[in-house]
Amino acid sequence: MLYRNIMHSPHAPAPHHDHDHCIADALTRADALCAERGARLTSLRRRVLELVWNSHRPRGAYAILEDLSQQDGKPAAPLTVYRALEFLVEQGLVHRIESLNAYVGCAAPGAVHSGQFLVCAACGNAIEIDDPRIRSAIDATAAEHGFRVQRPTVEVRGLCPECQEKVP
Amino acid sequence: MLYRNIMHSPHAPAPHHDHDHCIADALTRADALCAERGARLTSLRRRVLELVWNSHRPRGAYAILEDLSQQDGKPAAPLTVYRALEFLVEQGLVHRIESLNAYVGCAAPGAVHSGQFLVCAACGNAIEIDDPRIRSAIDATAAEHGFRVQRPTVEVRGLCPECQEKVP
DNA sequence: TGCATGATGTTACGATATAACATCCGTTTG
DNA sequence: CAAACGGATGTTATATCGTAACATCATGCA
Repeated sequence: MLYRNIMHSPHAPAPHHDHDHCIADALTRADALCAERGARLTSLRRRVLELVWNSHRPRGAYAILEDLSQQDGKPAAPLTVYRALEFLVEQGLVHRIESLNAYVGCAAPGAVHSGQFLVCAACGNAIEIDDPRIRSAIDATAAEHGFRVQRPTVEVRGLCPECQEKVP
Repeated sequence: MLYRNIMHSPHAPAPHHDHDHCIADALTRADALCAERGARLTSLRRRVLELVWNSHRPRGAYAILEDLSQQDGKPAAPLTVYRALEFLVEQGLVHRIESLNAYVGCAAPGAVHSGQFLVCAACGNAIEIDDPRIRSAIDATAAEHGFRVQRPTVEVRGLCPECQEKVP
């Protein structure tokens, strides 16, 4: 039932899905979006985006930095990566997972969504969701408190279906 | 006597509420809860809790560390504070605000609640809420994804009513 | 061509957090 | 009481995450 939906959702990939295709898709969408917006997806930024998409697990800035350094054969500076990530986050191509100090590729860039994640404590995968019930509940309670919402952050730590089976 | 920020929060509605009373209440509740549980609220842990409650704004571990060092006249080590905070968070006396890497006193320790905050980008106050609609929306969407919830984190960045008036 | 602007490089540093191991101190137990 | 035990705290060092300030490069455009 719903489990199957997960398996076929781009947000929660099957364990052995074609991840090269995932990456290629993400880059293609990013190219299109940036062209449309007149944003400059430079070579460096594109490379960083590709490294973020290296897995569906949020990755730390320094992990990406290492990859970048290894590719180039010489060490890159942290700022190099942080600046690229800042651009990517601004463009909605990448999300920052606050509770992990890490970054993950956005599953649906361009679409309006509010940064909601199911983060598996075991495998580290971050499943991006966009549940209007959560969003509207947040908007409602904020309104009741006279609070003006700018950026809602929802990060649910727990166990994904696969990891529940492994460690019940 | 330490300097204290007197901030407006739903738990202290008046802009110039009696914050000493806030702190005293928090400590009393902490004493009772820990006694009830057989948890050891040692002198150090109690002092750290008091320093967290110094304002209604989330405070960084190193800010607390400085206060502690100043009180003692000699520098304390980071671990001293981190270990105390770890205990306090475990006991539900303090919450960690992930998006700020900071800690704030729990408004209703002992009660079941799920860590939801309205964080003002201007004044820095963190208003703790416990909206069952948010929680049940999270539970529902998690269930639909076959995800087992361990710890939901909801941190809504925005502007509190007072700061909206100041900077509209 | 040369300027304006944004992107990237370089160096240094600040902020946040933990590892590994030693010591203290209250409680239990012989 | 003393010895053993275990949790709390102290000490030192280091890992991890993030930014400031300023220089240089690249790209598009007048």
